Amino acid sequence: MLRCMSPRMATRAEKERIALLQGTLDLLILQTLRRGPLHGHAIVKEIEQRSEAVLLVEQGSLYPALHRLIRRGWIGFEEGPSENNRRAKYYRLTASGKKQLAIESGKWERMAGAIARILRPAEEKA
Amino acid sequence: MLRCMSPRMATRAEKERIALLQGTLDLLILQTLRRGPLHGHAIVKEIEQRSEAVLLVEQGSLYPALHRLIRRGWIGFEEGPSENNRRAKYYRLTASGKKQLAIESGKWERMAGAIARILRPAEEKA
DNA sequence: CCCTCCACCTAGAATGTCAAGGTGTCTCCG
DNA sequence: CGGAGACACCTTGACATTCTAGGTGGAGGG
Repeated sequence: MLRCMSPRMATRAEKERIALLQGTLDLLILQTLRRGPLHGHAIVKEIEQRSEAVLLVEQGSLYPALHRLIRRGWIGFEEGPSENNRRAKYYRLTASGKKQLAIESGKWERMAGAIARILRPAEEKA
Repeated sequence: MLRCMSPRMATRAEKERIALLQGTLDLLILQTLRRGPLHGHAIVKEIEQRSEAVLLVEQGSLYPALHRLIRRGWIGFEEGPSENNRRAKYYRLTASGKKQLAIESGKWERMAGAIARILRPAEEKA
């Protein structure tokens, strides 16, 4: 299958795409599902949109992640037609997924805070 | 070699150690070296201290990372005695390492900002 | 002299992401 | 009606990074 994609698709992804930090995808997905069930394609677009096109999730990352989350019991899904009348799986948070989301986002906060402390030594004076 | 370590060593690392986000270690090392040359052991302690014991770098992660950074020309080292009169390698930033640090920390900022936007939908109302 | 801490290192497993490819269906447009 | 393109699902294999679990040798204290 040809590599060439429609020209306007390339616009934002083009300029040096930033790889996702390994370990953050689960958090992003859980958080995105917090507002209600979504299918895979919609999750990607949500994340892209809300991150202002900084976070671009590949399908090859997304689906393994979704299946991982299912295996761990943090999300479930049910089939149903999409807004465009296509077959789709709507993924939704389970109760334990909500707990996990809290844990993960706590971890993220601590982590990001710690890195921020290291990155900003300038203002260390009281 | 026995697994048992001195009891007080376990205190902070014990309670659910958080894995480093993959890809952040280079940034942390570069930033830590920004203030001057340090040897490996000191880098670990710097990071631990300044992160308030949130970020704990394993030696098995540190040394591969240091060698990686050397290969890429971002740091160099010279041998010399440590404060404790032991053989040590003092790693220091190169010019291109400084540039890389700027790049990496820019990437981090964008990334962390994007994730923060996703994590905080609550205050989306103007 | 033995033990511990320091300071260096490596090999192998585990993990997660990405690049690249593949299926089928729906809709629009010529 | 036929093709193009978006939508929505998926998998495989390569890759990079971190962690676990070891290993060396020397300094200093008891």
